Amino acid sequence: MATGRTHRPATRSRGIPEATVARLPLYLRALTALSERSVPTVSSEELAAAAGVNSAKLRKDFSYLGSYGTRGVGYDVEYLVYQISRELGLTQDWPVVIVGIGNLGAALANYGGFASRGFRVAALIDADPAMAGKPVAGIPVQHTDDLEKIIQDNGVSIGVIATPAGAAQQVCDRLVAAGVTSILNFAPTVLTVPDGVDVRKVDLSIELQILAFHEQRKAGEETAAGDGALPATTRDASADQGPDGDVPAVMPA
Amino acid sequence: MATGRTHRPATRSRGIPEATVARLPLYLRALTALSERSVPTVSSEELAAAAGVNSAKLRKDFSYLGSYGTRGVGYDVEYLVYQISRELGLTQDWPVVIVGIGNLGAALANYGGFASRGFRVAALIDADPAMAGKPVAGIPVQHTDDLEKIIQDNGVSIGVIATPAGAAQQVCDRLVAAGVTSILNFAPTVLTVPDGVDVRKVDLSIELQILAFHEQRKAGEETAAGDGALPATTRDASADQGPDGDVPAVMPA
DNA sequence: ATGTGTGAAGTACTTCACAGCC
DNA sequence: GGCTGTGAAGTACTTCACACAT
Repeated sequence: MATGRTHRPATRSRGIPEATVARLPLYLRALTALSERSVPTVSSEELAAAAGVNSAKLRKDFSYLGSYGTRGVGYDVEYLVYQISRELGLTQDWPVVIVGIGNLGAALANYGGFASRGFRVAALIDADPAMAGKPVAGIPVQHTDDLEKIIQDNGVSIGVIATPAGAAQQVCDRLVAAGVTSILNFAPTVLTVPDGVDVRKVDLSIELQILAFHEQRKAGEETAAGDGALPATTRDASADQGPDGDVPAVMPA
Repeated sequence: MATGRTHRPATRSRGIPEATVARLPLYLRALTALSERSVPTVSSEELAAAAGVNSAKLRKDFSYLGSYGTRGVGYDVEYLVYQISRELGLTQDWPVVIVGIGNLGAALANYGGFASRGFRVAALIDADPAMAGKPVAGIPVQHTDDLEKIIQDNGVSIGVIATPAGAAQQVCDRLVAAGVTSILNFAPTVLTVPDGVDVRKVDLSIELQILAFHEQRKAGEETAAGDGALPATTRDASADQGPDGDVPAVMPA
């Protein structure tokens, strides 16, 4: 049960729903595309279509940020880009370390979407001494031994774990001890972290299993409906999902 | 607006909440670990801790599957593994194709979690002729030209898109036309698909932006609370998030 | 006329709390 | 006595529908 808690009622009015936060990056991407095409304004209907949500949801989402639109007209693209970026904290620079430079770590290091959104890959870290010094995506890989120093020297608060499952908790503990307070975990393990540390998890095998569930269901329903008649479902893996309440406080041995 | 729809009320009793489905793989992983340690039974409390959720939620989740526990005792590990696997459709074999064999595609091809859960990488496909024939994770890469044939010959219904954003929609269209009905999309784009096709999206940059949002908020609250006092949040990226209702029906040019 | 902003209604998910079975 | 299974209560998110600003 730990400390009493109600998922942060917050100062009120600063209380942007988690589900909305999860969609802001989506809007931002759609807006950036419009901005690059020099589109000056956009309606909730158009932007919603581009982002893959419905317009009522989008308007409600934006209403949590403030009244940034103009009735009868729509939203100013540049202005919205700025407001959302600011709300997400992307107007500042976030140094990130990636731990575990296998195929996945390398893919992440090379991923362009990082740099373009206020994130900077400050360091790549791997446990394999043979990797040390090798450049990946133009950044030399450093050894795990120096993890703490790297975190502190670069003022890193966000860490990405792309190690094998067995190493993840240990890496996580060291990151947290060194001052990291947000972790993006690609290893298929449940990470245990102290209060105040945020963990987001991306698990490839889980995503596939969810697809398999729906796929199986489709096959079982192939009875009725001659032409394509099933409702489409377009979920994305980015969402709230578990305000949780109690962080696992157990050592899973 | 498309067809009327209420997010599939279904036959009733076959109506497992999406949020529950998203957690089943998590339980399955925890159970598999217990099974490997030959633990015969487990209580909702223990299993919930291992999976990182609270026990009431876990019990409610399991109640949608049926009454597979024993009051006063707990759950039989092997039996639960089987029931969840069956519910997720993992007792059958799912051939999967991965399109786009860059760093990420290679990482996915090498990812052990696939094979171990009923998924089989049936083929790797890339648009680069220079890649053709090269083995990645022991599987020779094939050229995009043969995509349709590969899908059909292998009876593939699940496709993974790991191409650059610009190619994703086109690849998606071809996959769907060839018979794929579930897509896991790693490209940072909103995919437009016909009704009946499931899309799940994994977007690294979105995950980081959500972390940045919370990170920023933490920094702003560093005023009160001397010792670690902030509520922990342990979300995972796998979740329901958007029953959506309306699939983007627009061509974003 | 057009399209935002938002109370109010509706839906989905979570947590509580306890009856019931082992 | 212990732990599951579940109605009932609580919370979070979505969608509707329309007043109101331009």
